[in-house]
Amino acid sequence: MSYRPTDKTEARKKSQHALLLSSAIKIVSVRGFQALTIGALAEEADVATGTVYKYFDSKAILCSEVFRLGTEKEVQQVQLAAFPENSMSCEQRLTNAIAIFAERAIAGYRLAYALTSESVDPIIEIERRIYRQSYADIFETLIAEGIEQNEFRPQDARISASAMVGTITETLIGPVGPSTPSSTESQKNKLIKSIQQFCLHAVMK
Amino acid sequence: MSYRPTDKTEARKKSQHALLLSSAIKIVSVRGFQALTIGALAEEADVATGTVYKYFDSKAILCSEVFRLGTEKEVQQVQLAAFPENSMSCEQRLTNAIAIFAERAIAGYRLAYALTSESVDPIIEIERRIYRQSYADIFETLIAEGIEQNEFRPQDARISASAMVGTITETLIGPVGPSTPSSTESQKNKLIKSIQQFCLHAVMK
DNA sequence: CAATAAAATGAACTACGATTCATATTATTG
DNA sequence: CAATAATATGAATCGTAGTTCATTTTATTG
Repeated sequence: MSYRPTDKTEARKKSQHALLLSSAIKIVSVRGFQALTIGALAEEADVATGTVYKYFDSKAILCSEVFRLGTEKEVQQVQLAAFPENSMSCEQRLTNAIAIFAERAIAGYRLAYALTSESVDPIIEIERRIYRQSYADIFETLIAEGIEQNEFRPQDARISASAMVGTITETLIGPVGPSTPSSTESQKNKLIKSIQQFCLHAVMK
Repeated sequence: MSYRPTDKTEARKKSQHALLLSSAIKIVSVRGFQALTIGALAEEADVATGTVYKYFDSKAILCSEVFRLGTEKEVQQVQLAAFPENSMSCEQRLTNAIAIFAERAIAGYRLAYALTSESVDPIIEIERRIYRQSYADIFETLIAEGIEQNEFRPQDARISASAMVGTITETLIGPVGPSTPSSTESQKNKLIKSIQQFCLHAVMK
């Protein structure tokens, strides 16, 4: 006779799934996707390799979920900054959105690098495109609104939005590489200011 | 008694080396770095796998050379556009440099994707950073000159330069992905115009 | 042409990491 | 507690791709 599926069963299943995911995020945050092997994950989560497959049918699926988990909150924060409750100028909102994007990427540097730039297998590459696109979508909507409002110059909002995503990731990740960001608070602020200036000038009249 | 090293020997060595490199470029141009295995290369060049190792000590070295070969001419062309013989305004030169960069990337789309964005192993990732940096260096010098000349607004030339590299690669590669570019001549021109506009506005007063 | 250096061959070896599965452990039901 | 469902285990398997090397082929010298 089979067990009843509810009760602890479900709870434990979810908790194990969550444990594995957070262990995976931990590995990626410290050593990148490169280090995320089933073996390493099993060790980190203190389970056997086979157990991982009870919760994720394949490594590709695991990676997707890691990607989504690492990504969701980030995008949401930028979304909030771009479209806040109280009204603000598009210029101000764009400035804020860039700041949030950049600050969070700097704070969680290694993870941000893994999510935006680290070489990964093609399956994750697709997820990454979606990820970048969701940032681009936010910017695009905001830029379109700014054009509408006559705050920004007429332009292809779609392209300007992609350009900003490229600008932010390249300026943050590019020069520093997978090593530590190692910069003072004031250096960070200066960097973010420069990025904001660049993007703002690019879209403004 | 050992052979004399000059004569045909050297010539053949070089020609085989070149054959292997061009075969490798061909593979990468069509199917990306992902498809560049020693086996595939040997088949493409019509030699045995072991032969490849007579010309390249390791796959990493092979990849580096492929990368350099695929890259050198590109960077050089942008350099020429940015610093031509006859004098031009910085604005004009920047416009031209962006056009060259973009046009060439679109023309050799799959290769450009492989060189700028395809996931590759960490060894090549380092080469890639150098590659992107060499573009950024060109832009940086040009932007600095523009600031000096009072053509461009005061700004951190280093960051604006990285921003442009990010902008160009993300707008060209990003939305299209590893699939075919499949766009008409006029669409391409519009895309390039938009990128130029974005970058110019970003740096100008 | 004989002797031998150089180059080419490709099967075998190696390394690594994903995945499987027979077995063991743990949990639930009556 | 006995029966058995659910879960966990981890050694073994599989697949892929880089690398090696004993052997063969080709080229050069005298």
